[in-house]
Amino acid sequence: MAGKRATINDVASLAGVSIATASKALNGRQDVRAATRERVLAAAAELSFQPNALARGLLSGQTRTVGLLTSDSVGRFGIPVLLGAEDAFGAGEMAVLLCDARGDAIREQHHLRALLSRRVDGLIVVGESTNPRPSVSKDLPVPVVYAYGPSEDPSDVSFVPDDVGAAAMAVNHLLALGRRRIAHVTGPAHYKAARDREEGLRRALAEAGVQQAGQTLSGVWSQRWGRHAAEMLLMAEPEIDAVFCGSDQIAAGFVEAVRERGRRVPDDIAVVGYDNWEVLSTETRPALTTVDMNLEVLGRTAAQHLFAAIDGKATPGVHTLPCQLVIRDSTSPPGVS
Amino acid sequence: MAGKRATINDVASLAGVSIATASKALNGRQDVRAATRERVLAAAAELSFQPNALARGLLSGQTRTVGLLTSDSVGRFGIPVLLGAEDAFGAGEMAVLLCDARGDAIREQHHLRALLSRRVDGLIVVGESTNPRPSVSKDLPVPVVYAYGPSEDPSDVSFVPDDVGAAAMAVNHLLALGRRRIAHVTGPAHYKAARDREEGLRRALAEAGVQQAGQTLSGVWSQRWGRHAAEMLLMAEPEIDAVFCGSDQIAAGFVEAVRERGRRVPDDIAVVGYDNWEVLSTETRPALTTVDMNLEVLGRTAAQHLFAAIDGKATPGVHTLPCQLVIRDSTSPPGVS
DNA sequence: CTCCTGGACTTAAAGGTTTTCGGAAACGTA
DNA sequence: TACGTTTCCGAAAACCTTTAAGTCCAGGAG
Repeated sequence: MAGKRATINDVASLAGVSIATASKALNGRQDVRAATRERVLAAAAELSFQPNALARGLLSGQTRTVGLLTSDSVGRFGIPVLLGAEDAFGAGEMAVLLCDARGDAIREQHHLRALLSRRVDGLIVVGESTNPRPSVSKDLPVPVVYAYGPSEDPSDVSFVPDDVGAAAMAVNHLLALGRRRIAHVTGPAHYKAARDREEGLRRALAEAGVQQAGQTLSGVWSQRWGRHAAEMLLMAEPEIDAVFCGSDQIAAGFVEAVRERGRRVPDDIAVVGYDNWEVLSTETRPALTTVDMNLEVLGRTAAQHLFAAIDGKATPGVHTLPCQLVIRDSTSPPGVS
Repeated sequence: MAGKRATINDVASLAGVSIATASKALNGRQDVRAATRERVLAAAAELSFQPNALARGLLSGQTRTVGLLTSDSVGRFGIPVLLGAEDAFGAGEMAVLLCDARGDAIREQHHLRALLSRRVDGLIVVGESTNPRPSVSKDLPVPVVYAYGPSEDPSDVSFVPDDVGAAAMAVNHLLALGRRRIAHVTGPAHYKAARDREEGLRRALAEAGVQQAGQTLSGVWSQRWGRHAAEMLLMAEPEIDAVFCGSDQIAAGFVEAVRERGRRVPDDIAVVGYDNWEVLSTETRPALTTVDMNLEVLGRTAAQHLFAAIDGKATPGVHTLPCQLVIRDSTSPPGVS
């Protein structure tokens, strides 16, 4: 820990100029002779001067800092969004103030005040699920962008993955492989994600004129449930040739149970997961075809739109971003692999 | 987005007092009559006044903000540490500026400058592995605490999990169950974590006068390697009755392969994992006994010690924090479960 | 010679808050 | 009345930087 930090005053004294000249020299402005600029720069380097962002922010009204308010950082989904956002900011000169409300509205309000008091230029709110969440933006002096979990208020700016479209894409992939007895195993119905993905399935099947094999099985987002569902399904609908699972956890459990029963994936039953959670999707046997929600892209996009909003060009509404089908061995056509 | 923000000046005018009095009233200082304080507080509430932290910080030299510098947020380990730290700070009035260097020294230097320029009160550096990393603290004007990945410089303050002790604890648990043919499957030897855990195993075995079953098998941190190692081990050392795995990923693969070969866990072979990564450890069959490194506690502890360092009471050295053995069914004694 | 132009630099204000110190009023005592 | 004490409040400085406005001087044009 070194001593007191150098101010522009020290730099100016050392260079033998006024602080105004020092400031201009350091900021690359005109009106300063080359030789003088040299002297100032040398002085700054010698003192390892770093401009005080507080003073600068106080004057300019811009802190080049944004707040990242998350409801549940532990969740699988907040992190990639956060990273994408941090990535977009890091490219410039922005910094990110991170706050985790732990799903508590009081704590969220508290953090909000703290962020506002620190004069952040903008705010990203990232949800723990795609369920719409109460707006936080009423009468806020800074722009807000919602990522993953959209705001209930449609005049806010929200970015969400296109779960419906992605599910349809996944099911179309199964249909293209010639599968016609397609079942669906997913998580709790109070998750909008579960409902949206089922909706996508329904649309794709309807468009192809194919009946869903059995009822949608709603459980929880776990391997255990995936295994259990597989056992039920193999009993109740033994003729199924494909399953679309609402998450990779479910899919991982599903393929495990199928394998154990002596049925083959993908030859007998093709399986598609969701999330592309690599610790699961690439480590099952066979590796899972799955939907990647491109969450880092989503986070980055949200950050970029926050920039735009800070510059006054907001884009209200709920924007859905495309997902991507990652094809692996759990849906290989017969003969391949 | 509302209009201009209220300053203490506006509050003072509205309350009919000077800004000095307003400041005193708002900060709960003496020297202000109860009635006057009421007026000021009412005015502040009406204008929804929030003190400008920049101005305050400029004056006091304290920003009540710390920097969190991580090398690899995506990693399994940085996140809980980060959460623990955020937790410790959130309890007070601290805020966290998050920076991810993506393992790039240049970028780290860049972020460091940005944080210093923003006048953070302190810094937490969290590593992506327990391998010691270059110190960042030379001649920094603020205190630094390292979490998970310690600094190479022993005069810095570092907090790391007690891998050696935890491994010994895990192996002692196996020994207490009567197991005597204990094998070890772990990750790449260039990870200090792998070497430390093996060291713990060795100590526990030596103390009990028991020989390790076969050589330590070093591979990668994946289920695939765990399965592969299990197959090798069941061939080469068919009489083993326990395995200590260097990670839950390896252990998950291991129990899967063992189960598939028709051997029973824990009756024939007891298995202990490492990390308590719940998506794996609680979802295998049987659920894994595993080491929990208490990373959130570690993060919280690091944050608390950073506070102490900010207050001038630093505690140099590498501090190892105890881990915890979470006992589940993969090591149940015969007859139980 | 005077006036103007432009370059190079300095002065001073502004931004919002806290804090120190001094001032004023009210009251009691001599 | 003169003086001291207490209580409450206000003026102003300080934190550090940027920038608008001003100063000074040299040199060129009229």
